[in-house]
Amino acid sequence: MLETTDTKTQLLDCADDLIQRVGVNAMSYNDLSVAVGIRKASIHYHFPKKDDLVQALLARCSDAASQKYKSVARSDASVREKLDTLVGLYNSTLQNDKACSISMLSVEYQTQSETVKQSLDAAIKNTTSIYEEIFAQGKKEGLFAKAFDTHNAAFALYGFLIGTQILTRPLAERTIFLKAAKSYIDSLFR
Amino acid sequence: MLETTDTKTQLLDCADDLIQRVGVNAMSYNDLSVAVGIRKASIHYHFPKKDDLVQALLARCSDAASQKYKSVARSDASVREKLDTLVGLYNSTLQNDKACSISMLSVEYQTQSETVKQSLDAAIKNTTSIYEEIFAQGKKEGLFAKAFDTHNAAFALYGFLIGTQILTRPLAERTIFLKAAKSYIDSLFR
DNA sequence: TGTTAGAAACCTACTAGTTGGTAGGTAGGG
DNA sequence: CCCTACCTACCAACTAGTAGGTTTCTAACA
Repeated sequence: MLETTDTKTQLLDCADDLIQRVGVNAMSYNDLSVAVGIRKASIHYHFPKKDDLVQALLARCSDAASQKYKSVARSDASVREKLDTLVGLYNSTLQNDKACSISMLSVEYQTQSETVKQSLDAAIKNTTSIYEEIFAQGKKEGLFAKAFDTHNAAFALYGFLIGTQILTRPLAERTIFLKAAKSYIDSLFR
Repeated sequence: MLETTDTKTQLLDCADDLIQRVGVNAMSYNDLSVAVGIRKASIHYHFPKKDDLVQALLARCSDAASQKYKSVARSDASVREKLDTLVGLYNSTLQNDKACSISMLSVEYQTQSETVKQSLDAAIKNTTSIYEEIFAQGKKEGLFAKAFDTHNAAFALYGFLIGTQILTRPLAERTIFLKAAKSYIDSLFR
């Protein structure tokens, strides 16, 4: 029982990595089998259908993201620091040639099963509501220049982060992400 | 010589539509053949390789977008009106269950040919520079709350637009796009 | 004007490779 | 002994792409 990591987790790890790089539709069970070092058919033992894999992956990454974002939003840091930390998280995945799994799946939304679609909807709403906590704090502390609705502001930030991430990936000059983020966040404060 | 639309254009139209809905990798020559009403093999007459199709499509939509955005940026409207018009453009494609072709292609960037990659890079830079014109005008007129770099601000806006578009598509409640956009744009002005 | 050469735009019929998925067998540990 | 976790060996469906035949429009020409 001294296994490094159990196969199911390895599969999810590799699938997640592949999806963040090329998307769900470009990731095949064959790619996965090579990455994990297991025969293609054996993956079906753990995840009978590809949809099962995607569902499990989405559930896992949704939970992980939720936890990560909550720990940022509910820390004792300042609003500015919290937003900067969030930007840092997106920047590090970007610098690894990846993009947020949820945004990758959102793009390929129409090709997914009904279950995955619903989970995606929930995941987006969940993340938005966590980001909203940060804006609620900032609003309470009177830090912002405009009296915006916190929900709209949170969704706007979320969209901004995944959007600039997606647009930056094709560019050679990747420092633009952090610069744009600074520009965006600066404009929020009074 | 009273053809409605020539086949090559029809192919590009349908391919564009499909890509905006499901992405490049989920769009097949078979899907296209059904949509256009031509046999699958005949598509190869117009576009020998799928990559040829994507290249032609990207070139066309890049030009079209460039022209459209320029006409917005160089009109005699106010900065606020220009930004709102831009938001309106993205909103209308969103309400048709679509997303900007360039952002769809950017997500599937890693699976594309070197030529397409370069064109994408160019297209993103081009759009950014057009948006920058609007910010330059606003800066000159002293409309903004913060003294940001116009290039960073333009890229931020671009990322915001495609990002919120992607995030809104999976949601049933699609009015959030316009609300988030208003929230963002409001925060830019003094 | 009628004939014909040719090319443009399609077609049928095929290929090789890849996809997700299945059937059924096997090694090894509790 | 049986269950977990793999394996080999398949399959049908689909992928992009090719070969080669047919129609049809056009342009040249006697």
